[in-house]
Amino acid sequence: MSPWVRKLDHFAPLSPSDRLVLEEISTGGETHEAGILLAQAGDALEGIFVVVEGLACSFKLRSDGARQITAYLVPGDFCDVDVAPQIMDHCFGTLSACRIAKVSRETLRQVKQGRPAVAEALHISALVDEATLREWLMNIGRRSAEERIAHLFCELSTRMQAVGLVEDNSFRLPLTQFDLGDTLGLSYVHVNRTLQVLRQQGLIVLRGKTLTILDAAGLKALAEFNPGYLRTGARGTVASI
Amino acid sequence: MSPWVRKLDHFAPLSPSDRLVLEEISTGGETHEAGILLAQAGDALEGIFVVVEGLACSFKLRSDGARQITAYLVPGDFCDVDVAPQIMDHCFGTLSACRIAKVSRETLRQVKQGRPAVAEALHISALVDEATLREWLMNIGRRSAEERIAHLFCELSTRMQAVGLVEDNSFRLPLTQFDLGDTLGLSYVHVNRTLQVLRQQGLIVLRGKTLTILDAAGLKALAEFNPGYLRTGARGTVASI
DNA sequence: CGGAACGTTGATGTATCTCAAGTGGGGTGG
DNA sequence: CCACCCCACTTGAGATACATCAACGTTCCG
Repeated sequence: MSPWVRKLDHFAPLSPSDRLVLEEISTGGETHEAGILLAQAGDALEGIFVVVEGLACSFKLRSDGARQITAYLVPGDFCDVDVAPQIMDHCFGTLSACRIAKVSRETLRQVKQGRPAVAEALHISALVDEATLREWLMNIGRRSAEERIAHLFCELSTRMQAVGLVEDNSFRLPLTQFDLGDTLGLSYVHVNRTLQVLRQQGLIVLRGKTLTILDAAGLKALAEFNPGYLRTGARGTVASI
Repeated sequence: MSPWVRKLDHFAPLSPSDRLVLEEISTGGETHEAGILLAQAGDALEGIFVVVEGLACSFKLRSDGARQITAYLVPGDFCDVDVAPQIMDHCFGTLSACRIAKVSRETLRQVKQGRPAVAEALHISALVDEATLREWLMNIGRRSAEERIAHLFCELSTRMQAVGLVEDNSFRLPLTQFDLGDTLGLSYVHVNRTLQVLRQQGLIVLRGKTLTILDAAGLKALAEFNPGYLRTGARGTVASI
């Protein structure tokens, strides 16, 4: 099962034919190198981008070039737009080499219309994206550098686990420290130093674009991480404070 | 026309009967004092809260009591939940005295089903909320204290204007400096000092819970504010970078 | 082998925080 | 009508987390 179908099926139980149709409309996809801009602010998109492989992100830019990454897209995630005319307020691009499928607005509309379970799954997916934005806001606004990084790593670990990309507490994290800084509102130098602290505490190993979480409990505690907002657990699981 | 209907009608053109129905289901509402918690993380909500009068907010809390406000709700805005079981990942409460209408999930479902224009307007509203979250993330992550406050004031001014609550470049802003700090990821002391700088520059007057923007162009320039993401302009207006 | 991109380290600067002590205004009770 | 109180606002001094600048190390790849 592709990560996209797997994710949506988790949000709302899909029928075999739902799954088949979703697989069909998202097969193939183009491969892109790292650092490619796929859509930028001001564009009017004609569909959605589904990330099949790799890591993508959406971000905003300031006039001086400063970048704020506003979301990571791991396999199964998509950059959603299905209102015409949707005007992008942010940019979308790849962080690593990616395979990305495009689903046209019209195809999506038809599938949603005929398949309520798919429509609901897409809707929940949007709610999760929004909850994630709130969590990131909290992260940048009210946590220290150490806590921010810890929280981000907990989130990514949970999301990667949900699509089966974690092995031995490790997963590929094809980000530069520069990218992490632009995600967390920190300078890359400070990211570097803070990563060293996390390593010294025996919480993580980050080498060669692979992140290993040595002490998941410790990392969660440091970040006050509660995965409820991601809805990767059992359906309807309560997101407690 | 109530602010809610006014706002939705702007997002998608509603028929007279659409408007009538929306007015009906959101009439009345209860009044609440400032600082009331209406829903908290973990709750399973049964509908949506529509703010008719006053200023409300959603926020998240840390275990040490630190608060991050994640959204302001001005008249016409609503705290949306229409998936069962929706589990709140954040809290919702009043900042000033408010009048707030509750619309049940079932009522909303029926209206959306029979009235596609309403459904589309609600959808666009959700997209705007998400774009606003991204903008706030950018604000906290990549702007200085001065720029953050300026940007927030520009946004609020635009939103208040859209619902007709701005007169002579002034509107009620029933926030404490403490609230502003919790919104912008700043301490209230620093908010205080930064406000003084903005006043000295002749950009704003903020006295007695009323904000007057003296130099809108200057404030916008300082904040690099572009109102496109709010979609308060002509329908389909391009949100350029 | 050379270069580019990324990571690391040190020194220094500064935006912002924290603590602590006022000040001011708007209600309330006497 | 005054005294008081509470809450928000203001101000100062000192601490610190993080940014910036600049150099150097490392890895990878052509």
